Amino acid sequence: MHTLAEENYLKALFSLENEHGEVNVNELSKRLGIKMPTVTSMMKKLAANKLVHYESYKPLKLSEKGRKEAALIIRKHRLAEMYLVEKMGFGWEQVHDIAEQIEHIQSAPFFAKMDELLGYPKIDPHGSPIPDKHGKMMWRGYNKLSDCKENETVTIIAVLNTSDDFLKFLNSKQIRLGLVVKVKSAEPFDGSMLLSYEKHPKETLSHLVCERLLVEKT
Amino acid sequence: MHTLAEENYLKALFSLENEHGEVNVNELSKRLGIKMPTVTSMMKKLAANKLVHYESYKPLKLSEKGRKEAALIIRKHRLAEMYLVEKMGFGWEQVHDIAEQIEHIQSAPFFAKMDELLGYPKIDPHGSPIPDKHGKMMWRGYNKLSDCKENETVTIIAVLNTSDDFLKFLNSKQIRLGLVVKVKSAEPFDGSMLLSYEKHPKETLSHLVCERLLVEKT
DNA sequence: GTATAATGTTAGATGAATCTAACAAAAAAA
DNA sequence: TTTTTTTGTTAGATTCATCTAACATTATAC
Repeated sequence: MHTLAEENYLKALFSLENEHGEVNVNELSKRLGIKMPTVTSMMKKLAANKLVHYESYKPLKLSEKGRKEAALIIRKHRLAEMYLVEKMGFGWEQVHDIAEQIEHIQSAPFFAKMDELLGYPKIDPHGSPIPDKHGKMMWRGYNKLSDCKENETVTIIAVLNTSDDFLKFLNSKQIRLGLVVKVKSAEPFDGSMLLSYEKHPKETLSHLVCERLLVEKT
Repeated sequence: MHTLAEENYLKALFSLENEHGEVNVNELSKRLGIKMPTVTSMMKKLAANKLVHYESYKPLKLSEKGRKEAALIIRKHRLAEMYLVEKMGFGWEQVHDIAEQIEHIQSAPFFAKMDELLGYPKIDPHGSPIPDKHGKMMWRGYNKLSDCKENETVTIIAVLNTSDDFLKFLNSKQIRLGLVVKVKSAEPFDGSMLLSYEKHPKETLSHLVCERLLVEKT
């Protein structure tokens, strides 16, 4: 169907659009680690296949078709991550790179079976929603921990970075999905927060970390 | 490490060498569905990487290094097939194409985990041996059913073709690994055989089929 | 509102894996 | 042993995804 390269561009475009609406060539180039001229020519190719709307010097935009294709690849990625964690016993910090490869497998029965064995999960091990078979994806109402006020008590429902380093750091602090934390104070100067949870009555997390933790009011 | 294309050449060379010793460019070309000139140039590339011994107009031969690499890819393929059948509930006729894709995944932990969850299997769902981590592969002492004599009773221990069509045909005759069959007669003219097993007192199989069933004396 | 910086495009090259057409060698047949 | 067939190689083209260098446009800063 699509080449590996095309799939990677679609996925990156989808993520960037979700993160901050408009996407430009430079951003996409940086995200993929591919030089801008290469990105431009791939955009023309994807536009010829009606997967993106492309006009010179204008922001990039996935077409409906492109968005659906992208969501279906992300569906495969997230199902794979969930399978690796739930059925094979991997930690949430180990699964990204493996899923990155599994997501390109072309076999509807393979992913249908994974979905079935997992009991049709709605979220992956990092709390991100798994798009459905039609490419529809729903985010829960969420906030960043960094936007919470003092004395709020919230539940961590997702993490916005699936890199091995970040997740290992969370592991070392016993931070996981479902954890209930109380904001004891938020430092206006550097955005760091003092939190209290379980056996950690006084744990300070940097702004960079708090920004990547999505929470729900408890 | 290696490209997808290189891996496919190595695997095909390995299989052809196991099937009938010497391999030539024409055979490899047909096996892969790739034209001869392309095969020649890839042989030069693999030779430059010390994976095959190549000399113009001479038979092709894997080097020790090449044979090991190939065996490790086949190991991944067969572990994947076993996993798909044993842990995911696929039929033996459904797994070839999926495993063909999984075998190219680069992740030692992924295959180590599969191996562990399967209890370190020695054969795949079609009875073929799974090479060990060092690329060593052992075939059991076997014979083709087509070489058996009248009145012999044998156990089917492997099938030499993993195509969906062939395996569906075997399913329709209730033929599977471990089945004990008695040769009632062998037709010298066309090599077909009359067999008796379980609820099939008189089942005739063509030479083409009998040749692809490996058996062990019971 | 011009100068500078950032972003984006065009043109042309490269390497991988493929092809076809033409030629060469080896094997088989006559 | 000469001819024919099969097999293998060389040369050169094509497509894909990438690059660098040069140029163009848009946005930012002074």
